[in-house]
Amino acid sequence: MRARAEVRGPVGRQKVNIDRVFHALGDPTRRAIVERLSERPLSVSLLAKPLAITLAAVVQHLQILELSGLVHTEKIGRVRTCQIEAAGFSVAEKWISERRAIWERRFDRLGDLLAEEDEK
Amino acid sequence: MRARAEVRGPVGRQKVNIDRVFHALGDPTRRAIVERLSERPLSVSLLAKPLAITLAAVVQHLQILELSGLVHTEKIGRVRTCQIEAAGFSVAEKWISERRAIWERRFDRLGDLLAEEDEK
DNA sequence: ACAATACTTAAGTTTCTGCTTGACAATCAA
DNA sequence: TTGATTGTCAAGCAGAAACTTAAGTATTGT
Repeated sequence: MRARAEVRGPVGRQKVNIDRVFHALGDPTRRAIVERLSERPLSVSLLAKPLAITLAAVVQHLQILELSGLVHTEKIGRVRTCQIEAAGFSVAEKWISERRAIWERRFDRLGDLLAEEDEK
Repeated sequence: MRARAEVRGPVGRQKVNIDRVFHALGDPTRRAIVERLSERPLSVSLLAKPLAITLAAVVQHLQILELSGLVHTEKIGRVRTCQIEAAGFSVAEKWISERRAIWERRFDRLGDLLAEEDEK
């Protein structure tokens, strides 16, 4: 019988959440995984190959990445294929650009107040 | 005698580094600090006031934020004033947008291959 | 059917983090 | 000078995080 695609577990796709996204990106191994996946989708074992950790550890990282909405995976037959998902990235980008917007707006309002202070 | 501005320690401004930036942003308390600082510069104790942790803990977070290049601080007299620094943000934004560029380019190359697959 | 492949899961270990406490230093105000 | 304010530093601790090992399941190739 032809194996059918299956999305992980009873949970399905998790709602994206800032805490989870930044926590996920906080680990260098997970960022390395994301970097590879942005080049092309990969199976779990291919992902694991260049990493100096066990397959089990990679699987654990993938669970975190998936819950954070940075990666989507689906298992077909015995191989789980992983790929980048936009949602997590959007959340991170949005948070950063919002902060930037706020302090740049403030900068504009004040002009170069610090310089004036120094010259006094 | 008039107190003079002093940049923290013998280290001075640290070179910005992706690991440090994302690690710093990985903690929710530190993000909260960054959020407040993007509104306005604040002293350490003002920063600590709404947080349910000790001043000492806040100082520790600030050290991490400063080493990561997300925050700049300087002490004048007995009060250390903290403000957002652009460098750390740029590094984070750059990393994210580079990933996005890579997988969006790939998406373009492939067209809607998945859809074709499904229709087969 | 049998072996190999590709994960999955649980449990245990080690290392790292975030936080607290407590003692201390420097600055400012009265 | 004295006391209050503002921050600094070091030690220690509990819980979280990242790994490992070991055993198990499902799928596929021969």
